[in-house]
Amino acid sequence: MAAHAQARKTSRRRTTADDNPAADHGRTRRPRGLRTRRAILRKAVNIASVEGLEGLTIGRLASALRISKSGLFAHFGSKEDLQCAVVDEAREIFVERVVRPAYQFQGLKRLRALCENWLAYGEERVFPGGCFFSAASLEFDDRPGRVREQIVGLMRKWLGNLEQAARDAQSAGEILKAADAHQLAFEIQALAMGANWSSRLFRDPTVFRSVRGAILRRIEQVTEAIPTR
Amino acid sequence: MAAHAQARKTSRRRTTADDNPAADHGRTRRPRGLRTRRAILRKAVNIASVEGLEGLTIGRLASALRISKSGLFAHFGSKEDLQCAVVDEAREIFVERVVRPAYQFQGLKRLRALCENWLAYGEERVFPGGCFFSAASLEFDDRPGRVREQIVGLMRKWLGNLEQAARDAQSAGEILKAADAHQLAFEIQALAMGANWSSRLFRDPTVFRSVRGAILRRIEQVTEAIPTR
DNA sequence: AAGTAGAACGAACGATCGTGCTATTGTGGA
DNA sequence: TCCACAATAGCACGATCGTTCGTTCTACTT
Repeated sequence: MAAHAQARKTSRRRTTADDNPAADHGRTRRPRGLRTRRAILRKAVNIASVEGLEGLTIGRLASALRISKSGLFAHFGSKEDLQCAVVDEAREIFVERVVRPAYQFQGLKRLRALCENWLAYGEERVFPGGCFFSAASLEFDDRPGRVREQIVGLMRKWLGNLEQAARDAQSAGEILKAADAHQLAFEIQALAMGANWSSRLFRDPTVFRSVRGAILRRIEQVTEAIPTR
Repeated sequence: MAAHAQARKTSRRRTTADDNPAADHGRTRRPRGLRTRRAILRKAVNIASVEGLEGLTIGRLASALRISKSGLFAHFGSKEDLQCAVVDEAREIFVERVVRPAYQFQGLKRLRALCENWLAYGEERVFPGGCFFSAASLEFDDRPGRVREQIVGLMRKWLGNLEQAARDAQSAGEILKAADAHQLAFEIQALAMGANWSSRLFRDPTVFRSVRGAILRRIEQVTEAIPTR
């Protein structure tokens, strides 16, 4: 019961390039073990997308990488730190795959690209266990802590991206002014998560086709009667 | 590695009233420990809706009920059996709360009642951790086994209920014949799960209001232009 | 009142969990 | 070339996991 507090005692490591500025004068001079860290996180993300963030175990992860448990553990101060790092690694992959490519477009085109990229991201199994964040959201929605807060932040930001793209499209006159951008963003997200859910649970990848149609129709509702083609 | 086969060896119990017919001549003459079993499952469903079906632990469950671990364990042959029983208990609650009350109506009214009851079920926190099946679906979509199959079956049946109600409404002329009942059912389910997701992750119960509107609008799309009011 | 079957218990098992120490290895800068 | 230190390994810890076993308690039948 007691004796559970104070755990972040020996969080050594991570004193490499941040508090010692001007040490990294080259370009990709990453201090050796950062490569290992990335390799760990790469594998960890894949495992976690299948087994869940809590089901991801340090022992299993270490043996999957043929690395000692303690050697792996030293890269992170605690399991919670590891989970946070895993979430952030997943975020990076997601941004690179879904968000960034859409930002070469503006307004309605950007909104459509965000949707299209998300569907491709789901369909192509970027994470072997399906959408990492859908799973993590539902796993951690009742678990207070830093991991939960991080996921909440990411999801807010993602929904904000969708909503802002819709608003920009409104400003550009591509979407009806009367439309509710917040609501539109939510419904798109719900349909996308539904696609992920159905494809994973029923092992039916064809659902992405019909959800693509559903999302496009939903967008059409707020663009129709606007002559801007 | 080896020595993992044969586990269902001592599955004693469950030889109470089934293979010995005519033993239960009274009415509620439930053989003593069935009451305990129900009490266990009741608590287990609540814990599992928060911690997940895998996070539900026999030890924690036992101590939450002030019961010995082994005494509890004897009611089920294995953890997998327990999980299956928990899923079925949740199904019973769900059916009683959402499905059954809607079946006093027909066609479009039934469809609307299914949606309305689901939203109330989510909003009123029938399970303290939110929709049990949303969480269980995403937790087990990558875990082969009996639990997964059971969840898949339940979800198919639920979607089938929605779809059939829509079809009946079509036969009754309440919904456009051209509408895709299967697609409609899916989109309703996606929106509902989205409501659950958002309400749990963002701790925002007001989302049920807007999702209610979204579902009603979606249904209106396939009913409008039909004079049957 | 004795007999009996089922329900619950206590203790223990091997495994694995997250975490902490200490020692060994490897490597980049002098 | 050697040194300092980062990176990794080894080992052990207390706790808890699912599971098993033998015993005790309870309640019903005869």
